[in-house]
Amino acid sequence: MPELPDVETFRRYLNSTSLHRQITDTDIHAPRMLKGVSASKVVRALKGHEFKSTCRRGKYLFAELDGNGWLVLHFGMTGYLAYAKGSDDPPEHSRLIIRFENGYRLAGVWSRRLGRIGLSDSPDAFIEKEELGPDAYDPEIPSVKFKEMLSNRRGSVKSALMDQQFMAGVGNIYGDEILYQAHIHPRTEARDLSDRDVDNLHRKMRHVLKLAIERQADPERLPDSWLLRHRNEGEKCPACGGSIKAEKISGRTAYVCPHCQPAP
DNA sequence: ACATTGACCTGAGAGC
DNA sequence: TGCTCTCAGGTCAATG
Repeated sequence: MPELPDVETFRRYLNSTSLHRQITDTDIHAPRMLKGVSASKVVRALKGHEFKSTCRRGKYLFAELDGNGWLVLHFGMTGYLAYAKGSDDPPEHSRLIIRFENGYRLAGVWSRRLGRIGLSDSPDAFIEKEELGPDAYDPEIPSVKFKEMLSNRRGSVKSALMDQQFMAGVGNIYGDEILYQAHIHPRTEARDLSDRDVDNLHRKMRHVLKLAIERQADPERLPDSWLLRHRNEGEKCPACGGSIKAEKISGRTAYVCPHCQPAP
């Protein structure tokens, strides 16, 4: 599930619950989710320290430890954070539990083990190593840059939007949503987009991400006019009443309104 | 350089 | 009810 708006919501959640509290202990049960570090190294980096700040790039969340680098989290398809009293049973599939001196704990919960827990010297170092593109919600991507990025690309516009090295944060759901709202078919070749399409796509991308963040990425709180409330083959398009179609595009199921998003 | 496929994981839902 | 099959919003590697 977690795409940019979800991860931004987790980041704010971490900020409002877990900053500036001493970490008394940490448990990790996450085989294969640790890449390049051991569980004991992560435990050592956390224990006795506190989170000073957070930041995010795409779908990655970074939490700064006082004088000890950064904790890096990726939520895969099912991950989330849960802060509660230490006496409460942590949710099933809690693979990371960080206990604080106030008796509370922050759990990282992943039902599937698709996700990542790691350490990095700095977000920039991590971003460079992973070659992550600019954050999709970064207002510093001017439309000129956005246009240039797309016009130099082969392949479909949807695979461009979902390519984390091209631009970080957009996944299958929000990719479909942005294209739906921009009235662009996901299979359209990126470099065939007109200037007007690209401007529109850029505007819609910002609009979708902004509102989704405001609504804490909770689908129930997003407008009924959005495609993501209607991701089912044969459902009615909220704009034109036509029938929503499912199509495989770059290996993922894309939902499209063939009337609002004419095929290229 | 791109798309496609399967693998990695587990759970939910459909269909029998 | 219980079984089996398919699919899921993420990424990665291998192949065409």
